[in-house]
Amino acid sequence: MAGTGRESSADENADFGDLSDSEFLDFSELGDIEDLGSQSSSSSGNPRKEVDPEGPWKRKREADALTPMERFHLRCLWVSDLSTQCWCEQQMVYGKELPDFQSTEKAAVLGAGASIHLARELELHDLVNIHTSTKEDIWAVKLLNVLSMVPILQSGGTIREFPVFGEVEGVFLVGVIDELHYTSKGELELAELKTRKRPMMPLEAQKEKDRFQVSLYKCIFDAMVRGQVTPASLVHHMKLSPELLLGPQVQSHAQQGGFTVKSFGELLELTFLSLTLSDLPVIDALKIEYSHQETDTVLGTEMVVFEEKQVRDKLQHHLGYWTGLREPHGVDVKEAWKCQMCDYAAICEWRQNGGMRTLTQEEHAKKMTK
DNA sequence: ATTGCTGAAGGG
Repeated sequence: MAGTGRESSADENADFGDLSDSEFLDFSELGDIEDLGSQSSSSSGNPRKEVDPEGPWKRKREADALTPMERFHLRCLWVSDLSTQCWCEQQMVYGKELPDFQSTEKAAVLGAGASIHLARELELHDLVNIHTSTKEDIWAVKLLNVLSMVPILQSGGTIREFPVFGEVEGVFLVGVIDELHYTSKGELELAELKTRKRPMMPLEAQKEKDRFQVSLYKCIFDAMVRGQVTPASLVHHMKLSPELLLGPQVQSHAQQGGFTVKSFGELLELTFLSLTLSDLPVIDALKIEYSHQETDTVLGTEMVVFEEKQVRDKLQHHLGYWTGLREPHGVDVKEAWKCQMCDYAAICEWRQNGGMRTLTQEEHAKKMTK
């Protein structure tokens, strides 16, 4: 089911190249959006955005008028972006602006984590590549993954890479839950695996970011099973066309799963019914497991207490940047240590403009008035 | 379309 590979990234999956597109796997993802892939990867380090046919003035003015959601052409936000934002908002912004900037060391650690996650996913299901040619097809594959996993969950099984999506605090969020299973007490538990380069538990700042991430997953998942994520909401936010016919590979994959659908809207309605009529519980427990990449040793486990008010307040604060209510902020001076391992430290405006100094001045001023 | 455009997470 939950597919990952695009055809164009087959080299990354070379280790698993012998896996069969078996019947197990009910559905999987994705297609060959080759033009997209080559667009983003061909600009190796050299931004084409410096070309400025309109001249700098106009462009600058336009950029100022746009919210970041508009400027980055976003219809939704990713949970992973919000959790990166929790680490350092300014760094997250640089990541969006200069995506090819990151160091190879960092990429290697991320890659190691990604391949461990892929191996675990493959323990539970195979992946199948499905050709997609429209955004409706891409969403259809996601919906088919949901449709294939709901019955497993309903019968007490374990699932990995469950797609979640829905409006929270006015913005459409999209993410993928690592694992859902039931505990011995019969509680539905979300399990998030975090692999680490060094064999030690993370600092508090890292844990806080991870807690925020899994808490967001719970918000979205719960909204989905409660029927609060409606077909109309998805269609509206993602600007999809329900009447559009699904591509042949998507239709045939749906058929293999027992769903006869022709249009995107039919599949969407079916998924909504499955989510809301299967009597799935909301998530009862949130668990994060930290493990050492090289030795696969568990370093420790954190149970997260879900505090809805705090999570929603924090989300609202983060969204303030995205919706243009406020400028991006870098880290506070207390957390300047984060800059030591940041790929953007050398070009960071927050640091250059003394954003941290400004903060301490503000704090100082506060003190004086007391 | 004076526009179009998006795999999420990956770890510190």
